[in-house]
Amino acid sequence: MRDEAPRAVTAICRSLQEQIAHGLLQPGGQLPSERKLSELFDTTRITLREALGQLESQGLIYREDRRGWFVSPPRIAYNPLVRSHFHAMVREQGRLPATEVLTARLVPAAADICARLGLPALSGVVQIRRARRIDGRLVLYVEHYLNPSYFPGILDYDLTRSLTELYASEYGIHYGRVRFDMVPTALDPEAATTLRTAPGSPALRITRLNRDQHDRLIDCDVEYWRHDAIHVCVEVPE
Amino acid sequence: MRDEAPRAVTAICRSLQEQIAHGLLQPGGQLPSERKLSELFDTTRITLREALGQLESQGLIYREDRRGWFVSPPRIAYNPLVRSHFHAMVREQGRLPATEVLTARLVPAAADICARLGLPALSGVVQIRRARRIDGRLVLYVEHYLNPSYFPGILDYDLTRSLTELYASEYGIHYGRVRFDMVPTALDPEAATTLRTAPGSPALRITRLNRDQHDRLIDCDVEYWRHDAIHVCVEVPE
DNA sequence: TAGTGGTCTAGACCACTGA
DNA sequence: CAGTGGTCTAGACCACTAA
Repeated sequence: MRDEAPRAVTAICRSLQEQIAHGLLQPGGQLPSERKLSELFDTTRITLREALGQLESQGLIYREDRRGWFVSPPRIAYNPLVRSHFHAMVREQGRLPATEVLTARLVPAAADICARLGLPALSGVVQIRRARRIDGRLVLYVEHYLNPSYFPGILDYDLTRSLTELYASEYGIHYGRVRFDMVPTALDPEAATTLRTAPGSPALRITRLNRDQHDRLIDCDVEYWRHDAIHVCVEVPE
Repeated sequence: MRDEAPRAVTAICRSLQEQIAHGLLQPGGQLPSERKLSELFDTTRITLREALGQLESQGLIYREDRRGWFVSPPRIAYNPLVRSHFHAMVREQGRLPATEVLTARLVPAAADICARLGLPALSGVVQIRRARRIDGRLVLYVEHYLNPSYFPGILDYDLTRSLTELYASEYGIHYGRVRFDMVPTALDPEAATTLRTAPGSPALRITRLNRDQHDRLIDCDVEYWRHDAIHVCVEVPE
């Protein structure tokens, strides 16, 4: 086995893990530059980056494109069985949520969106693309697709708000059955650019298919979460 | 932006993705050696490995330690709300499950296990370590921790079976409430060795805390899944 | 503008796998 | 035993960030 192999990469990981665990590097804090670290550990940048990559996989640190490496803040608990929305969920856990709208418009529906929402071919759908932050950190890229017949004029509202609340207050529509699908994968190029992170960074893709109180398919969305930003909790009753 | 950057890594990824999508590389099939591929794409092994790493993050390919790179088979659907167990779940999806027991013994409980199972300090717990396969591929490393007072003599049974079934048939114990916690992270060194994969490979860690029909905490377990082996489905009723 | 991370080159040695 | 992946060295240039 390689149990006792004192690999350079392993040693660097352990050293940094220890520093973080003991609070010498604060959550959100920035690590020294790669060149400084590789000098410190007496190795090359390639080797050092291998170690950083492993810590990133573990969710201990994350990178911002061309800005450097930072210590990951604690994860947010995400409970699909609890009817909540981003802002409420984040605030309940003592963190600060923020949303920005990237684009919002009527677009021709892609084939897979038609299929999922049960729309005829060549339909139009309302697409809303948003980015969301926790404590200022970009953690989530979402694309929402709404069946336009249920939401006339929705593009005129303030879409930084919770859609859940907007549906309820302006359209009298409430969520009914919801189907979640969660896949550990990498960030989509679009999502990577938006979240200002490296292409191919690990991510959790959550797709939701939402029905209303009359069991009509009203919208679906695709969420790309930074993989170190959440953990998914499910309480199964019985 | 770097949108139009014709990066070598991106080009390699796209090329391999296309080959896989068109079925020229079959699920489970092995890729050519890294040296052959780097020659083919006229680049260095370092660059090629960067591309392979991204495809691994996406869950398109996986590696077996020192054996090479393979195309990932389709993911298994994992539904925490459905009371099932590994063998049934896998078989229902037309795949072939297998289990091997690594170790099974009474051990002093670690502090976090005591806390989770509500055991007094310095208790003994039954620890069962298992590895599980789908269609021959190692995909899951699990550690089970059982409150020994509910399961006298359990170490004498065939532990390659489903514990769920064993609990029911031999002890009259059925699962009641269950709490799941799912975290995208990297494989534990132990898990990486067992699954014969590189340390720091991406993984989904699922921890379960199980109660019985009388709401007593009976066991908990820690599962490390290869991140490309499953997707988690949750149907929320209402 | 200085320094950073992103990307890439061109090698090397080792332990291990599989024929 | 040949070939493989795992690991590491010692550089380089570029685009971008932050001052």
